[in-house]
Amino acid sequence: MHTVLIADDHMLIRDSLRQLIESLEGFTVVDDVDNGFDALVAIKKLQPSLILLDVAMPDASGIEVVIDTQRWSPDTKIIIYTGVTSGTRLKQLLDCGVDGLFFKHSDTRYLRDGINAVAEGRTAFDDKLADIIAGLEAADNLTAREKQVLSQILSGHSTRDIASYLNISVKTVDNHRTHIMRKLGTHSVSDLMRLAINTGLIDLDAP
Amino acid sequence: MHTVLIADDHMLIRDSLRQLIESLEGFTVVDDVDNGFDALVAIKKLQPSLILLDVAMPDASGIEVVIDTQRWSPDTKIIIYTGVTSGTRLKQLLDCGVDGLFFKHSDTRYLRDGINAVAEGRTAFDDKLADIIAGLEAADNLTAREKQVLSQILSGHSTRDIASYLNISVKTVDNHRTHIMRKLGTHSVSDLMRLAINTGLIDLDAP
DNA sequence: CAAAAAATAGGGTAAATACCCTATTTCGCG
DNA sequence: CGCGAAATAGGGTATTTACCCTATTTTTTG
Repeated sequence: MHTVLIADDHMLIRDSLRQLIESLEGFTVVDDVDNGFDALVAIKKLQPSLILLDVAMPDASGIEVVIDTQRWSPDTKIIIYTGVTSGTRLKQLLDCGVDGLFFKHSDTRYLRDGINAVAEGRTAFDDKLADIIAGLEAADNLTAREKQVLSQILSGHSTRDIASYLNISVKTVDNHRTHIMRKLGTHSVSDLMRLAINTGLIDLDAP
Repeated sequence: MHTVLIADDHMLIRDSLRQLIESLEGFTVVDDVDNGFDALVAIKKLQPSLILLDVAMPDASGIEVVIDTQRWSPDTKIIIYTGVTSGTRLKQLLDCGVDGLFFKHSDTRYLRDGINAVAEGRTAFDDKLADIIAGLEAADNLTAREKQVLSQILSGHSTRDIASYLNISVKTVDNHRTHIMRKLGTHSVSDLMRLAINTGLIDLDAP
């Protein structure tokens, strides 16, 4: 039996995904959550065989959840299910090595097939993804940790808050900040914000 | 019997809304569409008693659909169901006189109640809407100069740059910053940025 | 395994920020 | 006219950033 965790901030979607998954042979939904933080807690505790993850969620973005999942529950397969089609953001997820990615726009049949494929150890990606990635210039030399810190900065957290959240020293976060700024050619938080908005790194519809 | 048309570009949402509505007493879904153009065609032809409308759709935006609906099918009640929380857009919709507005983040129970309310001729709005509108109005309380300074801050300029640009003292700009922060209830540039994004003070569609 | 890269953490410093306060001038409006 | 709001400007301070540096421990990788 494959155990599945659903993470999406829209209740309607969570309920629908639950129905969809439990209609499949050999799958059971063990939990569903509406934010990134709860997702991480649930993943560490339940170690599900598969998570269905929205990119745009409060508290911890999809990418943070992916990275932490790979760290704390390395056998868990990850499928992204998203309405976002911003290339940069999606490419980051691919670079992190997610096992599947589907768009909410697409027919749910593709998602259904994808869930089965990923559960069997294969990868499965929406057909539209190739086109999106093809039109992208990969200006993404940030390390995973740096991306995580950047995401926190963009969420409005101070260096101290981030250090506390990640359980590392303020000085370490400060170093990450410096490296991020250098790599992205920015010199202030507002520079970072604008770059993030323009490249779609930031989720504009986050509540 | 209330006839309902569903317009949303996500198939999963369309299906879920259809289920939700048909579980209600006295409602039937007459059609569902995934873009604004098809929505208008269907509305003119079917003259449904109620439409459930996403703001962000291909071909014709939510606001266009609302205006044309009121013109060609004036008895049709309109409920917006959206993931977008950008203030200015939402305010436009309110100003157009939609009958209800709910967020995809919220519990579906509110939507269910809202559909019943609107079908009975009342209006129904998500509780969170009040906060967003409040943010907009708070921004409206800024003086002309403060708005000008805010705009510069959001464009990524430092206090010194702004002072130089406006030919005033750094200290004056600093005072304006303090007043802006106080009026908007924010405490950092990133707070300001996020508020600006959420209320639509920043044009998110700028390429 | 050895080299390279990343993550960790600390010592510094100059600048910028987020507030507190008072005080002057300017200008529209009842 | 005069009141009050707005804009101007400065004093002061605690905190935060941005960035320089070295250095150790992991992790990754050839």
